[in-house]
Amino acid sequence: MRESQTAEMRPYHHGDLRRALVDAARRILEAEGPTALSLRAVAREAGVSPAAPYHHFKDKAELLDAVAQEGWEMLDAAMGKAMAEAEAPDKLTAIGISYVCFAREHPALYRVMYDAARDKADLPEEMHDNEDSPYCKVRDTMVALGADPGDAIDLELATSAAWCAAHGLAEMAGFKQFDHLKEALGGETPFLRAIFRHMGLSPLDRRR
Amino acid sequence: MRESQTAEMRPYHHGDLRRALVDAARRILEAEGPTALSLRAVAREAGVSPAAPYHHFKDKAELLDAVAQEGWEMLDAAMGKAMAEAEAPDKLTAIGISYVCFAREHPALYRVMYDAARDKADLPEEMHDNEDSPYCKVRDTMVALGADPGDAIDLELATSAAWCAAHGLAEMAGFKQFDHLKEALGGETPFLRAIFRHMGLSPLDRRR
DNA sequence: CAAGATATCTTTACGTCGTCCAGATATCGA
DNA sequence: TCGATATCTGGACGACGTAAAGATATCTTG
Repeated sequence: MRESQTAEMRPYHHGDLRRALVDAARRILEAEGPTALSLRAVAREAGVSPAAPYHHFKDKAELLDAVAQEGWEMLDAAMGKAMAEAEAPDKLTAIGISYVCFAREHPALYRVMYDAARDKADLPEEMHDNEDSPYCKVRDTMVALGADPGDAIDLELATSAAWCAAHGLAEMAGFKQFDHLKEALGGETPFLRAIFRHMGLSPLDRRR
Repeated sequence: MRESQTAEMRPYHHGDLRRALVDAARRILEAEGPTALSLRAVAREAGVSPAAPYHHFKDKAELLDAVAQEGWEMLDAAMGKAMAEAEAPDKLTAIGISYVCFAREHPALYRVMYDAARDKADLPEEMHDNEDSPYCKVRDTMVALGADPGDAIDLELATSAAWCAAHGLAEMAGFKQFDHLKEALGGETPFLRAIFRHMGLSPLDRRR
């Protein structure tokens, strides 16, 4: 429970500047958006000189990577909570909604996460490749709900399709063009649920 | 048929600098990516001073808006071509594939397009609101393929879902994580087709 | 056609940014 | 204890977005 850092009373070397920098970056991101997130602003917010971050991160991109990683962990937690709480018939939709809601509640952070991933054309393995990653958990949920685990390719396609659908929805749900649909359906969550119903989220819902 | 601009022989006022700036921006975008796209670099490429663009655009964002708008027009054309050529059973999938292929062939431009749109939370109306916009044409195609035009909300949901699906796929198809699926399915286009099959692109494919 | 009004472009300048380097200072290992 | 090492500061460099003032070409109007 470290208390806030007003650059007052810096005892020795600051303790854990790396931690403080990531926190500062997150604070700036939520308060002022991605355009205000400069390395110098982060250093300023943490109460150190503009060059100090370079002893903890190779460059700005590496700092953003650290911020993004915390974002992925938060997203993992949000999806895990939804997986634990949701019940069978709408389980996959509930997971998808938890995904989109996270992105909508932390738009700047979500943007940093995907910008970093896209630059490397690589999703973090704790999200996609690890055995307990959200990707694998969604895939296993699909099997638990009746998807055929024999056709491995098809199962991966279904999981990937669900992920792409959630991402696309997360990025587009904020556009004005959907306002009247949200209103007609009685709020953002019903809107998301209705859209997901058109996206074949569950293989159980699929034709053929 | 204006020949290339090597800053040589500038007759009077340059003729049409606005046009030249947008072209220069597009050239930089395709050759060096979005990070290299600075206002100064655009001016340099067009052979004018760093301040010259300010007589044609309020600021950098407005230049990017102009670039983005040309991108939307190109996307419109690509989708229109697919709509004209594709035949009934896979028509919607073919349109979706044309969308994703455009994004994959012009990744930097596609990024500029959506960055600009997201900043305003507004899709360009020539894409979504106009009567002959791709959105409306996709919607009408759905009706032509058998969707119920009576349930207006549901029809809009289906169209929006298709759009979100295409966008999500466009943004994610480049990730390494999908390489083995593309390989297993014999290329990028079969991969896209297979994924779309899981995304309920057409209301005709839908359950219930 | 002359001459002022206007549009276009250049020059210069300011503040901010990412990053590097040389020094200062604090911690740690022998 | 003292040298090695890690951490932080200060100052500097070039690139950026943008504004202001001056130059130059076109347009308008008499």
